[in-house]
Amino acid sequence: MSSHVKSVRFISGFVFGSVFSTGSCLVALKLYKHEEEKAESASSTTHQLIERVGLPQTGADVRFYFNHILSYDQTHRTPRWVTEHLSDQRLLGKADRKHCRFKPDPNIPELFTARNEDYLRSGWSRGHMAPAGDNKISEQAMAETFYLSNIVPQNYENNAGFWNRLEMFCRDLTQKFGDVWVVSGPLMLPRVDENGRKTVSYQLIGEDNVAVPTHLYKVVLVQRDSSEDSRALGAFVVPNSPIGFDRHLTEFQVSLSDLERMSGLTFFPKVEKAEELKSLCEVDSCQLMDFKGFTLYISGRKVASARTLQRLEKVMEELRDAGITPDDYLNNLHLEKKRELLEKETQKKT
DNA sequence: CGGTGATACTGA
DNA sequence: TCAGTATCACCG
Repeated sequence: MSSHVKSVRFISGFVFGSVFSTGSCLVALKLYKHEEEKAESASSTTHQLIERVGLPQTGADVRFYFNHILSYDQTHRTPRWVTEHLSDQRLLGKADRKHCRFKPDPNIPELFTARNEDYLRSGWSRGHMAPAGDNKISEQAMAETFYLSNIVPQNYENNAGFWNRLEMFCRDLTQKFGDVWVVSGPLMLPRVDENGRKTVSYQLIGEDNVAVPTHLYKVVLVQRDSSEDSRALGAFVVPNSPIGFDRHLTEFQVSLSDLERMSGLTFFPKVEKAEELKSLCEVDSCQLMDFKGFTLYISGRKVASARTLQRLEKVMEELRDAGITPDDYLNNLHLEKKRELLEKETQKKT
């Protein structure tokens, strides 16, 4: 840095010398010194500004948690980006979201943090960027994903549906690729009116004016083995609204540079020529769970967490009503749970 | 898996 | 007594 400054000074000195070469060298020297003094006094006042009052802060500092890293947006009261590294081993564990609660991030100044009241009855759900389901390895890691610094206002159906399946897809990628790196965050995209004018418009919720994103993005970088040639990348932009099972993930794929333009962010800066990497959806089907598979999976979770026989049978009945025949896995789960609950009831009576 | 909300409990 | 927290039932 100092060498750069020196070279700039040398050039300016050289220019001065040339211009005034017909005159006296002393004049040129004096002018040069004058410029230098000016520069020096300017840098001294700016230095003083920094020292005595300081520069404005954005609060965009990188924040580190057990299993995710984020940069917070103090204007929107949401993260601007959240990044995480997934691997098959790190996805294992017993941490349970039932023991977690959404809460303001204690590390963020109160003036800029979102609170649960902002989301309550707002019409928007609290959507994780780093998903809780990626953090079963540690109670602490999972608890930290419930900090509102990791949350954006998200459409209920989108959160429980398409975005949920996208997160499952990312977890599944660890079975096929050793390493999966993900960056997620909100977007405020402009709408274009009939005159071609672009306007950004988004809702604010609660007393803290938490910004509701128009879209969410997810960038997924995978690497199959130790060779960097085995890398592939996918960038996706998803509207913050319900998305049905008829839509394919590739419909929401964008180029990395397009997403970088939209978000103002540079993703994976240490990956050279990230833009030229193979597309994730060329080395993978990029197929999210279909309706049947998803419903079976959800039913499995409900069966596993059923506390009464009545509840258990209702889950199975609803599945039948949806026209889905339980597979062997679910049938076994059902029978096992039934036995467990029956035993619990007979024990209670005695 | 992703969520909400009602109610019971608990401690100053 | 009241606010914060834990537990439970329920929905997609």
